[in-house]
This record gives sequence, structure tokens and C-alpha cells, in this order.
Amino acid sequence: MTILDSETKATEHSDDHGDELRLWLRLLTCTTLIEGEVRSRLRERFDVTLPRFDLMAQLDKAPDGMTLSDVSKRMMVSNGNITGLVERLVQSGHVDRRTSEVDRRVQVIRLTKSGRAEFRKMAAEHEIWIAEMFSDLGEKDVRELMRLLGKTKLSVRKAADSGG
Amino acid sequence: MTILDSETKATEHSDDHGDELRLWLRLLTCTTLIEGEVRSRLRERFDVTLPRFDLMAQLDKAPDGMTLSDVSKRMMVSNGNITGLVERLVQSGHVDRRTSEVDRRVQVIRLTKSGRAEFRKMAAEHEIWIAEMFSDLGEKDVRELMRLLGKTKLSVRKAADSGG
DNA sequence: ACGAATTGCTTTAGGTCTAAAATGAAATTG
DNA sequence: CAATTTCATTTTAGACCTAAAGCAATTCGT
Repeated sequence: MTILDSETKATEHSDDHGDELRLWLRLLTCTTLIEGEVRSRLRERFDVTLPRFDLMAQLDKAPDGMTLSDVSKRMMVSNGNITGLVERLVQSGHVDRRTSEVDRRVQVIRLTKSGRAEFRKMAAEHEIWIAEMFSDLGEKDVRELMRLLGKTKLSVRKAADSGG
Repeated sequence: MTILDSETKATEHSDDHGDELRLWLRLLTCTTLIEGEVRSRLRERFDVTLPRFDLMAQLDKAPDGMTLSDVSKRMMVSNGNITGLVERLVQSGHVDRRTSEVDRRVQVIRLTKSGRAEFRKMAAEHEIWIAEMFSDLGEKDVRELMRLLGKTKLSVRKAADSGG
């Protein structure tokens, strides 16, 4: 993987990138399956969408509130997206939004009392659903998967920073 | 993991589902990172969206064409979604769509000649991007991740079938 | 302090996605 | 064979999402 042997590799070791591609597709399949299942259960059980749940999850971890930029970074979605998402959650009374007094560009949002209560109920069930979906994996599997995905995360970030 | 000790577990081992939740969040992060990077590169390099690329990838593997239902199942997205996606690819000349002569409900779609050529070019680069993103993982890591994600896939499907 | 860059958010245009209802074709059933 | 059901697809209504442009507030360099 150093610069030196990358040339060597390119010639002698041919371009066998199929394994990584298959790995990526499998990773994507797992995520899609879980996400779809969570989405459908959230809808049936609580009549809430996944993005709203995710946003509330971020806010639940931040009792002092977050700025829209914070949320956007944490959720890894675009700024413009958050504006509309928050607007709907404000309308439904789950989220409180106010302009910062220190910097009038900034909107600080936080869960309302009822929003937090409702989220906690959903989160409790959600956690059980997830555990259920991973229940065929032993503790060791979970640890190992966690480790390998951690490594993957770093690897992807490195490639994204250098190449994009 | 047997049926027998599942009861024992439930009582003595409390409800520590945090590990699985963290695992899920990490899995989601990895997928989101890779997907975002691929999306942005496809856009910059080929001015194509990820869903279009994905659909073309499915069609490339099926020289005799696919029905919209086939595509919908393979891509794990809703039927209605495919209709619009295909329509745009037909408009841009990448995909050919015709009604089946055996069953007039069915639409058979396939890549056009130019659509296939264009896809192959994109796919070649795409494969390199993916390999690059996983490049910090050794062969052993890749194999192990593949195995664990396979196990995860089965586990999720089981939970989805029984619980949903 | 003052113009330029930056930052935080919103708006816009357009694509993607879902669930649910609707349409039309084929298969099944009494 | 007519009525019903099933199946493939489309339509609808609405939410989600991005990239890019726009706006307003702040900060920076001088």
C-alpha cells in the first residue's frame, strides 16, 4: 500500500478489485435491509419517518440544543435538507427553534418536553428491534464487526479526503 | 444461541442492547460515507446520479432484459420509484423499454448499445474508487467482513420475516 | 473602521423515494 | 363463462435529498 509498491502491484498483481466491490454491495444490502425494516416499523408503530427519528435522536443527546449546522454535519446530510426537516418537526410540536442571541445567523433547536418524551418511547423499542436484527451474531462477532467497520470508516475517509 | 438458553439469557443477562445499536450506527456511517463519495464522484466525473448508475448496473448483468418488478426487487426500492427512474433513462437514450408480447402487463427494459458502452466506462472507474476506499483493509479483513456481513444479512432477514 | 471573505441558513430546481390508490391485463374460481 | 382475485405497472400526494445560488450576519485583514 505504500507509494513504492503500488507500481509493482499494478503490473504483476493485475486489477482484482472484485472482492472490494462485492464487499461494498453486501455492506449496502445490509444497511438497506435494516433501514427499510426500521423505517417500516417506525411508520407502523409510531407514524414517524426515519429522518425525523434520526434528527430527534441527535437532539436527545444534546440537552442544550444544537445549531442546524451541527445537525447537518452529524447526520451527514445537506444544509437545505435540515431546514425543511426541522420546520416539520417544529410544526408537529416535537422541536423548539429559536434564534441565537449571540449570533443572529444561528438557529438553536432542541426537543420540546413532549418531543423528548415521545422520542424516548420510540428509542426504547427501536433499540430492541436493532438487537433483534443482529441477534444471530455472537458477542465476538459484534466486537469483530465493530472493529472492522471502524477500520473501514477510517479507510473511506482517507480515500475521500485525498481523492475528492 | 440455542432456543434453550434464550430464556436464561433474557432474565439473567439484562437488556444490554447498546452494543448492537452502536454497531448499527457504525454500519450506517460506513455506508453513508461510501455512498456519498460515490454519488459525488459519479456526478462530477460522468454527470450521472447513483440510482441511475445502480439501475444500469442491474441491466448490465441481464443481457436479455428485466421486468420492472425484477428491477424493483433487486434494487430493493418501491415499484413506483422504478417507473420514473426508467422513464428518465429511456429519455436520455440509455435504456430501451418495450411491452412484453407474452404478457401485456409487463415492461421489459434493457440497456441500449450506447447505454451499455457508457455504463462499462463508468463501472470500470467505479470499481477502482471502491477498491481505493477499502484499501486500508487487508485481504483477511475483507474476507472476514464479508463473512460477518453475510451472517448479518441472514440475521436481519430472519428478524424482518418473523417480526414484520 | 471598512471592504472582502466566511459562515449559517434558506430558497430553488429537480431528482429520488415511499405508501397507497388506481388502472389494466391475466389467471382463477364457481 | 362471468365474477373475482391476482399481478405488473402507473399515478398520486407528500416527504426527503442534493447541489447550487442567494441572503444576511459575522469575522478578518489591513
